[in-house]
Amino acid sequence: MDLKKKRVTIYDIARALNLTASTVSRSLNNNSRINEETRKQVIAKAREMNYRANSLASNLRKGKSQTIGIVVPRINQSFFSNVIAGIESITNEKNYNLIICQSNESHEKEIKCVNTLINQHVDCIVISVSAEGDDYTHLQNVIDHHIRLIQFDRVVEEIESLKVVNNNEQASREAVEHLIKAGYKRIALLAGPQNLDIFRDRKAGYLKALRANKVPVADELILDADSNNEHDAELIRSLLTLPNPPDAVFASRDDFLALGVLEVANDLGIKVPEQLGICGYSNENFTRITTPSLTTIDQYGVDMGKTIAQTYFELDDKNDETAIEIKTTSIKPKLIARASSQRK
Amino acid sequence: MDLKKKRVTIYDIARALNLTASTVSRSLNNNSRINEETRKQVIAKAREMNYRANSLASNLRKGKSQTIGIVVPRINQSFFSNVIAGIESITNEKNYNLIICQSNESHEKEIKCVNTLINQHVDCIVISVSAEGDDYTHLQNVIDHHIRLIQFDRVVEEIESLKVVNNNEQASREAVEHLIKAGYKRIALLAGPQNLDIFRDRKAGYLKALRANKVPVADELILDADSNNEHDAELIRSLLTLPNPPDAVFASRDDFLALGVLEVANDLGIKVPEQLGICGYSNENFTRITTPSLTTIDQYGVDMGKTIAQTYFELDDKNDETAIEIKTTSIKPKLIARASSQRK
DNA sequence: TTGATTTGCGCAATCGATTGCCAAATAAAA
DNA sequence: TTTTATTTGGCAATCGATTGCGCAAATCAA
Repeated sequence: MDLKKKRVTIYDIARALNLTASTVSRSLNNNSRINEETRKQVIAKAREMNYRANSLASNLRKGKSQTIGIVVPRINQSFFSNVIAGIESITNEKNYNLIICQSNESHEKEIKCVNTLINQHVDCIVISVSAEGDDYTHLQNVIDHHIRLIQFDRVVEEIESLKVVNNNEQASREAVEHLIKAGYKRIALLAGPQNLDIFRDRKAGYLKALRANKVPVADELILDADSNNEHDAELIRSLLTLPNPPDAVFASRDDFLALGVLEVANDLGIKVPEQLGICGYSNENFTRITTPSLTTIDQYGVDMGKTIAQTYFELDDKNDETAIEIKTTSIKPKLIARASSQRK
Repeated sequence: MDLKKKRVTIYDIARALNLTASTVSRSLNNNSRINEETRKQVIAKAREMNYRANSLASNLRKGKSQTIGIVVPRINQSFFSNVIAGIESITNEKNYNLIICQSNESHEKEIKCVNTLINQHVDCIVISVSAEGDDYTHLQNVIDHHIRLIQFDRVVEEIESLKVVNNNEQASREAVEHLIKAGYKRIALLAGPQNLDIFRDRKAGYLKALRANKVPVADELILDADSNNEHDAELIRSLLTLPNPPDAVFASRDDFLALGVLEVANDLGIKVPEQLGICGYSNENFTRITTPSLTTIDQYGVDMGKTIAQTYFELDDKNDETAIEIKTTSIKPKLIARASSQRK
């Protein structure tokens, strides 16, 4: 009675209507020259039989998948989930599918994700690289396999691809100048892993701000944090317990680091913002609600996502194979000044 | 010079080695009976030619894709991203791929996601339904297309599938009893959309706790919040400004709602926890760091994800087609008692 | 009425990998 | 030496949808 091990195919529909698969296919894709009457019958029958197109077959034949793959370090960081939401808002209209992967900041996992996406024949790979690793042949591979590559936020300069980035240097400079204006004199920098250029740029912005304002640069106030949060507490503690401690910290890696600073300061009985100013990075939703609320930098993740998707579709429209596009789009982040950096 | 419009296939490798595609395929899948020497040559040549398997073709032929599709309301809610992380930790080892989709709490989008996944021939769909909507034929469709369905957290009872849930009722009951023990007398309930059974269960737990402890139930203290946060503030304000206001609130929808309560209370000059106790739900990471920190309930998202994946693989091992598995696994959430519910 | 178009749909190849079955070649057993 | 196994690898069909080509009928133009 129930032999439905197999799914309904266009052949089944064709058989039921005494047509061929060609006609069914053409009817369903409502293009080509098919009699309107026939088309209606096919569509009705397809619905009746609960037909579902097999995208595997279709994509195999067409050589494209209407699918974009996204690789991010962590989907639960608000910046990345915002970017994804931004991309989605555009791709939804165009009926593109999204495959989301997370590398968990692991280079190995990142490579695995990228390879999977290549094998799946996605039309485009959107990636923000993990903090680990310095070999990027997997990215070159994407290009070699004629899959469009769009890097965002954490980009690898050497790889020639479309890039959508924040102007990290300028934002950082503004953040530090904000601290200076608030009256802080010894401003420390907690930097992110320096193999990523976003973190190098932020450091550069910090240095420029100090120099431009004739604030002396103190090497002992510049520390690199690694990409996971495990050692944050020690690092922060070592900074805040210096003989001559800083009176402000720019936690340029991210807000989680800034939060750590706040917690350690509380622990040590250091008053924020009176004795210590704090500025984080990325406007995580919790920054609004700590006590005191945290000054941070908003990266406009949603806008960035939209820009990424739009960039892809622009390219796709004029499928100008010849021109290798390596445009870089830069978005200016915005300083969100809150209580943690404003002395009363 | 550069004709590489096309990707390398097993046929290209076969040609280069004077073999057939069959042999190449078998070598690459290192099973079957192929001479070790031949296999090595094939693998070497494949690497040399930068060959990538076409999963579309492979999956089409095999009729399965080693892929699991996940549909959640929002990937950036910590509970859901934890579940995803949990699933990933298991599927990674097994070399399964994950396709993550978010419904944004929209029923329509959810249907679209599910259909896409069906068309992609994923082996399994893991879903937590959106708050909107009450028609679930799209879920029945999954089953009808012989794709394994696993519902979690927010499940639809009528749909016969595997289910992995939290014991919401018990956890809620414990939370409310905790509030009672802390000395709160008029405990309000801010419930989630009552078309979802998780929210009904939480309400049931609340009521049971009150009755078991002989605390009178006051209808004006029970309000339903909808799924997006937009109207939270008004709702909360209306609650806290009642002639006879509550002295505690169980924000059972989620921690964002609890946070809202905290903010409105601050605004109205109501002291937490002295004048008002608060308990949220889901242990968002910010709950630890508000002032005061928020009492909440941890749902063990990561464990839940692991359970989901394990459930799938167990089923997959004994591919017992005949038995329709409709087991429900229940996980007990844990009350995290923090400052917001403990009077000094 | 005849030739030229247009319309509607079928034929068959194709996308790339997998796999049941079969055929050599070689080894082992009789 | 013949028979039987075993190993290795080729042949060809298959998964389901798409599409260039072509043919026949219908429509139009002359």
